[in-house]
Amino acid sequence: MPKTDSRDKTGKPPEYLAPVADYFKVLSEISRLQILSCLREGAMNVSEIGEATGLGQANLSKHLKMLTEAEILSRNPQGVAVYYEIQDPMIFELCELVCDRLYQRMQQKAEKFKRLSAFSASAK
Amino acid sequence: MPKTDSRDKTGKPPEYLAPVADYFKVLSEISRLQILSCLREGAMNVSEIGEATGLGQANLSKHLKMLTEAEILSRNPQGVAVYYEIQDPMIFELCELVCDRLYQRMQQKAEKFKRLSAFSASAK
DNA sequence: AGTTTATATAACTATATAGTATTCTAACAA
DNA sequence: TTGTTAGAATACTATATAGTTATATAAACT
Repeated sequence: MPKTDSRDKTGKPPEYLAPVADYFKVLSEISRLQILSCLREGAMNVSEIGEATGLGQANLSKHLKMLTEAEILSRNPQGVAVYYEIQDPMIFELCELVCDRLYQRMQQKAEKFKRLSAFSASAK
Repeated sequence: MPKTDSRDKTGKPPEYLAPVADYFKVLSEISRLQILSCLREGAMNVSEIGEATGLGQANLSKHLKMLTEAEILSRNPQGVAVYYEIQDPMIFELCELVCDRLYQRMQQKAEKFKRLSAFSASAK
């Protein structure tokens, strides 16, 4: 079986899932979500992002590089400063979908707890 | 500044991004995407998933646990076998959004290449 | 030229986790 | 009971990466 094109029982080689996994991986760190969150308001340079997020300079620089290589941010040097901005707003769709779902779940659990907990006033 | 509720300049404490990051992290591994992919057709037990994906038993078991704890899969023991199935189809929405976008980008790059490459027949 | 400032890069450490080998548990069968 | 099979849990290794410190580059100003 060739390693470069192995297939599972669906006939789809799992390597083709790698770009998808990599994309999700970029969104799977708090620091990067923080960066994206503060760029919702518009372009910012590195220093500004650093102030807003509290991330260290070198660390921030690495995260910005990752986000840029994933084509989520665009990089725009202006003199000595470098401005970054959201290039693909789809990430916010993704984040909203996940956020909303997590919120739904919490609410469902709260309601279930209210209905079933022995000492609730509403458990008549 | 309290560590349990630090705030960036937006006034939003970054800890609240953790559940979102964790959710994306679950989707950021090829093996887990493989599992989800083959469960699209319906419930399967662990052995079947193992055969379909080629993942080792212990490894597979860990991934299934993660996916279940993330409430993406549901776990249903039937005798000695344990069946897993998709509990939250939202993941497929997420994957489709990402897949479609990655495809779009590839196509755009291909077109750009065609338009700009020096030796293209269509570069008249 | 030299100096300062903004960002990037390199080297390093510490932690997290994917994969594997092994052991454990529980259901069913003989 | 004993044996067998399916799945989970534990222990371990190897790799990846987040964060940090230190250094490099490059633009703007003296």
